[in-house]
Order: sequence, then C-alpha cells, then structure tokens
Amino acid sequence: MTALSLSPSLAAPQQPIDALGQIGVRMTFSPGEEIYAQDEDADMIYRVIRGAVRTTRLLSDGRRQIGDFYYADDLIGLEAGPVHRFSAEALGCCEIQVIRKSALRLYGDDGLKIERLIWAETARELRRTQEHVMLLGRKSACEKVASFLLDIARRFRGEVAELPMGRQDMADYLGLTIETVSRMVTQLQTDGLVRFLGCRRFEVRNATGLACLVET
Amino acid sequence: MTALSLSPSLAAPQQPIDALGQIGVRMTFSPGEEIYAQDEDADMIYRVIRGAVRTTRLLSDGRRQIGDFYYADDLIGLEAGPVHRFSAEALGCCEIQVIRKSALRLYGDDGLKIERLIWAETARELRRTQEHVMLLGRKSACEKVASFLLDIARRFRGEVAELPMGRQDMADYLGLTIETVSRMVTQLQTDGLVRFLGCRRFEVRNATGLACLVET
DNA sequence: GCCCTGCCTTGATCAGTGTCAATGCGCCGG
DNA sequence: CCGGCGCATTGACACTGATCAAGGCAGGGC
Repeated sequence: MTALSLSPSLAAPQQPIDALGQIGVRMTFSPGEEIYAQDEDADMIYRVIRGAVRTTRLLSDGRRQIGDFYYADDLIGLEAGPVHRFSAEALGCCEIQVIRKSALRLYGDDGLKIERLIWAETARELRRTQEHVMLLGRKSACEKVASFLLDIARRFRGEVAELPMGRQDMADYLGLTIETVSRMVTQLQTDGLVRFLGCRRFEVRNATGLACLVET
Repeated sequence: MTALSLSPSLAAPQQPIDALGQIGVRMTFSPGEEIYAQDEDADMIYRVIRGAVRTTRLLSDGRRQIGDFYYADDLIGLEAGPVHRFSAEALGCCEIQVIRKSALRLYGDDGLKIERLIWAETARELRRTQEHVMLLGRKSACEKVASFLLDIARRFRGEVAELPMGRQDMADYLGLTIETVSRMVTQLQTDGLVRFLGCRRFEVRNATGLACLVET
C-alpha cells in the first residue's frame, strides 16, 4: 500500500467515530481475503465500513484461535505493539477504511481528539477480550455456544439473526471443535431455545432460557 | 501509541512509570485482602510498589477466573469502563500506590503525559490479555502449565523462581482444576524440565524442552 | 516437640469434548 | 435437472481433564 490521502480539515463530529471522517483510503476485500498479516508492522488502523472481519492467530503447529469478530464502525488493528499479534481477514465482501497512524499527528488538536477516540476503542477492545477470557476459561461448550448466539442475536434486536461466519470460525473463537459447535447448536435447538433456518440464520425462541445458560 | 505522540518536547523519564512519581497515596494490603471489588466504580488506578496482585472475576455460580497477575511497577485497574469487571486482591503483603484518575487533570501538561502513560499500559494489558486468550483457547493442560512456569521463571533470570500464588490461583488463571495443575507440575518434573524445591520454589532444568511445549 | 490446619499430591473413576469416519444438505455450474 | 463440491451434521469411540476421595507435608501455635 502506498501513501494515504489526507483531508486536512475535520468538522467536529456528532458520533465520536465520525472524527475519523474520510481520513485515509477505502478498500474492498473479498471473502477470506487478508486485511493484514500476523507479525506485520502495525502502523495502520482499520475501520470497518461494511461487512464483517475476523482476527486470527495461528500457532506454529496450525492450531488457530480467533481473537474477535468486527462489524460496521468497529476499529481493528489497535493492538498498539510494533507488530500485529493477530491477522485480520474479511468474512464476506467488505469495505474497510485504512488509516496510517503516523498521518494522524498532522491533524493538530483534531489529532488529539482522534488519539483519544482510538484510546477509548482500545479500552473497549480490552473489555471485550476480558469477556472472551471468561468465556474460554470457565464456560462449558454449551454455555459458550449459547453466549455466542445471544451476542449475535442482540445485534438483530429480535429479528432473524444471520451468522456472518461458518462453524469453523465459531469453533476457533470458542476454543472448541466444529463438531462440538454443531452438536451444541443442535442441542439448543432441540431444547427449544433457538431455531435455525438453514445453518446461518436463526432466531431466539426462549430468551430467558438462553440467558440462564449465560452466567455472568 | 508512541506513534501518536504530539508533544515530543515533554521531558521523557528514564522509566516511563516514574512519571506517576508520588501522586496519590500509598497503602499496604495483607494477604488475600481486596484492593478493589468487582462492579465497583473504576475511578482509581493502582500501581504495585511491592508484592503481587491478582485480578479475579466470579460467575454467579462461584466459578472463578483470574484475569492476570501483577508485580512491582505494574498498573492495575485500567479497564476504563465505568465499573471494574474484575476485583483485585493482594497475593501476599503488598504496597500499592492509589491514584484518583480525576486528580490527573490537575497536572496540566504532566497530566497529558501521564494520560499517555496510562494508555500505553492499557495497550500492553490488551496484548497480555490476547496472549491469555490464546493460552485458554488452544493449549493443552500441560502446555498451559509449562507456559505459566516459563513466564514466571523469566522474571528470575535463571535464579530459583518463587511462585507468589498457590495452586488454586494457577488453576483459575489457566482454566484448569487444582488437581490437574498439580499433576502437570509433577509430570514436568518427572520429565526433567523443571525441579521444585517445595511447592512454591522451582528452577528450570531444561529450558529448550520447556520452550518446545510452549508453541507460539 | 507435637498437633492442627490448610494446602498439595496422588489415585480411581467419570463426564465432556475431541477424533475419526460416514452421511446429509444446499449451492452452483454445466 | 443433475452432479459435484464444500460445509454441516451425526455417530462411535478415545482421551483429556474433572470429580470424588484419601493421604501427605509443612508451617504455626501451644
């Protein structure tokens, strides 16, 4: 990637995220395409405009862990070390705003505002990751899948929810195998807590029951 | 976040942590004593002066997850939400510097410097938490314990290492039971990778072999 | 010095999840 | 419409780590 275009004047934003405005360039990625690589220099940040993204990390023997899934308006690549510990890949077709961090210092006071915005997002990322630790460390397979589905379902406010990822991605996020994920999905359905319409669309049938599986 | 630094002329301390200097008050805590509680307002930050601290979170049914362990000069309580998701407890006797976040505003340019310091620590915390996710999601019991011991041993640079926590704390950090931790410790010892002198002191006997168990 | 207490270790068994293999289902191209 | 391909599901079985239970060990108080 070459030099990023700069738009010098920034208007005060309504939504904090808007502060990033049109800085940087927009790029589109096809399903599975890599946005950045594990161990790559971390001098860009990325904002999801449209679509969904996963961050993944591979152990040397091929075991895979997914760090998180990201949707419209989420920022990715905040890890703030010199290199990325995870790679980022498009789940489906998606559009991403790419911003060179070093460009931000050219924005003066707006730069400080943006800096604070990025910090706030980093803190949010930390909280999400801490939830993930809880999920991985102390929850059963069934609870993991229930938590995951409930999380996704919340984004659809009672409508039929659509999973942007396949079973393997769910498994690698939850620290399970694809077969176990599949069995738990079947079981939750048998118990009447959710109903699947095809393997990527579902609705919550018993929110209370599902919430019971998701201890806090 | 150093790439975003906007005021390079601020006198850079040798140890960045020194910027916190003597702000706030020092407190001492006895073994097991709570430094702050889960769900408590997060308006303080804490710096470990001496001793070790664990952060823990309880599920409503009593399952416990340890978020991380902290040692001298580490900052705790950076979660940056309105309330703490984890509680913090002293592992042994320890001394803690307690700083009210809102007080930092009064320090002007120094305040900004401190703000940056805190955010750099938050980013470091995020990276550590991401490592923890990898550990919990995709490593076997034996690898978890090996990783943990190697981490501790690094702080002692070849000397005999001392564990500041008991087996239950190790288990709750690693997402295992106390019995499994104990068995893995015994196994690593049988395999000649480590040697224990009492249950809290050990030395690494075969660093290469141990490192082989700790895939990256 | 001795006992008591709390933590750690070890053993036996069990449950939950992983592994391996077969089958099913849906989507897409021909 | 059909066949093939990729992903999901299901089943049988193995194995890791949890559970339950019984000692062992070490440190502190008396």
